[in-house]
Amino acid sequence: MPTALPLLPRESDDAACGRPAPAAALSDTDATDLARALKALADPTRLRLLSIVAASPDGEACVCDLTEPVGLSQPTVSHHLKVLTEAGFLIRSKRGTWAYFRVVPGAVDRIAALLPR
Amino acid sequence: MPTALPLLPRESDDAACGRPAPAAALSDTDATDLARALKALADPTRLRLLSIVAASPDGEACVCDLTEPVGLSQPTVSHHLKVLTEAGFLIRSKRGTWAYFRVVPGAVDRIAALLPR
DNA sequence: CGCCTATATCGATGTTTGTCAATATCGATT
DNA sequence: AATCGATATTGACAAACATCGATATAGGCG
Repeated sequence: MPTALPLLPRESDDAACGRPAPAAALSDTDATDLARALKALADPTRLRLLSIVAASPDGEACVCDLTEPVGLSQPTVSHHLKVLTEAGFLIRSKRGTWAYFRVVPGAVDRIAALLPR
Repeated sequence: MPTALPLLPRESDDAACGRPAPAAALSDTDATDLARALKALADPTRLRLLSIVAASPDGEACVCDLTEPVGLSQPTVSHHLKVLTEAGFLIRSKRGTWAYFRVVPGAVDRIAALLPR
């Protein structure tokens, strides 16, 4: 071990003019929460689903619209949509037999803003 | 398994004045690549490691400095650092017996910029 | 050389995860 | 009520993953 290295969230210099900007280290619970949200995003199918819903003309899409583009079974798509919804990235509204999904505005951005830099 | 998959990126309206901004859906390979990068981030331990390195006074930290803060065994920490390095978020430089890790500038931001909104 | 220290790799293990087929639920329509 | 169509849930299974102990590698130092 080179030096002592206390390793606690530091904020000794508030306006240091160096480039990388010294942010404080994530707390244990913050890291856990962030990881949980990122896990919901860290799947190619879910990213595609999210982007398809985001790119939909009316801002929403139903399961029947999403099954074919991703090329997976209906239960699997339903499962992924549930994961994204429970993580707060989508909202579900059922109209008749169909379930429509919309992107929660700003949800992804809020998570992205928490990433260490 | 990846079937035909039409789903072409749409760009019907380039400057629609609605609010949510209509971005094109992610391609299959883009989604896979993004998911791979996000998987590297989507772990509480790796997020903590990354943030600790980022918050380190000299912008770098060695494994011996990182083992204790995250409370895991040395092989486990070494493994997580390898994952982060192979994903392009950290760079490793060995000096003597020690391996120092630095954050790759802008790497996280580039990934964050690819997220669907 | 021989030892110590720091890090990486290996092998094993328990857990999580993505997927599907089968089935259940629930609304609409006849 | 009987049925159909869209979606959700369940159960099962294989693959991926996080973790550890043991071991290997390799640099520094006596």
